Amino acid sequence: MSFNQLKLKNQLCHRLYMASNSIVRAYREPLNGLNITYTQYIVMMALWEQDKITIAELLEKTAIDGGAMTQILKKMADKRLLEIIKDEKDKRKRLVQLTKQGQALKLEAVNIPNEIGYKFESIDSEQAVKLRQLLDLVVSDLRV
Amino acid sequence: MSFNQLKLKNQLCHRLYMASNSIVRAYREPLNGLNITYTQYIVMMALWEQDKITIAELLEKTAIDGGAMTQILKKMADKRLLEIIKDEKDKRKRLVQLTKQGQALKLEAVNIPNEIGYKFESIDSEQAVKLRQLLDLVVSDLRV
DNA sequence: ACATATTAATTTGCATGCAAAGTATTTGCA
DNA sequence: TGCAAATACTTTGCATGCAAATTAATATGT
Repeated sequence: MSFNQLKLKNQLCHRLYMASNSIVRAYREPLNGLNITYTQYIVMMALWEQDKITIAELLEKTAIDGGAMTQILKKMADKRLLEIIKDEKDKRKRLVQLTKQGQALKLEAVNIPNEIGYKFESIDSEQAVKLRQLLDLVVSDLRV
Repeated sequence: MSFNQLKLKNQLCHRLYMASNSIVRAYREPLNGLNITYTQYIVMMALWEQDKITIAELLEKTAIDGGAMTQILKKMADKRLLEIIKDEKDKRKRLVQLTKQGQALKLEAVNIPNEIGYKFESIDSEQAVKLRQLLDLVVSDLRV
């Protein structure tokens, strides 16, 4: 009930806001080399893990907004990174499938996690695990 | 160097992305009552803490994008939450000052941190402190 | 003093995130 | 069988985040 909780320096949420923006900004330059944005990179990672999945599955894996996803996939298809295929069994669904070019991009991306990782000078791997766990709690607690 | 690092479930950054989006989404409803967005709420918190500061200082405190800030302040001025005043000493600068209405909004906002806090069922205050510390490391490591 | 560099903001163009409304399809049930 | 409800997406309108270009004003060095 205290006004102290309204101070920015006490706010977990503002930290999260800053940290997330910082990360996206940090990825921008490495990803420029691949000609994709951070959000598109998330889509690629999901597809490198499991290809030819429905848009709904992609939304589930990536947690990207559905409305944005439509636009993003369209752009990525324009760039010939992937193709959007109709599911003949259920015509409501669409399958997303990487092109050869999209698959090949994985080789160019393999060092990006390290490029970013090197920047975390003051976070060792144990702390990274801890942070990941705590963030998972945040996400699951806020999940409706 | 491993492809395993490209898996979404191993990615600290994707966690951060999801957590940050979750938080902003969680604030949306409580803030609807105050008729402000999360970003505008950050501006308000900064000004409740210290009023009549320059836009540059506000940018520093909030870590909001400068380009966005111009637009945001314009909207908030339209809503009569604050006023943008010219600094007579240095005509490049502008000062942001809360209106009575903007100051009064603090009373309506005082419970919002708790409303959000209650949602974190599985994070105790010790873990929250730890998370905050780790996020600060992320931000400082990524600071240019 | 004067030209140049720097600082403070604004503007612009592009990429999302989000909620809400709209469009097909498919499911479920009476 | 037939129709309402649920699904899977798409579209739309608004609010940012970010980089780059622009404008206005002040600080600096010679």
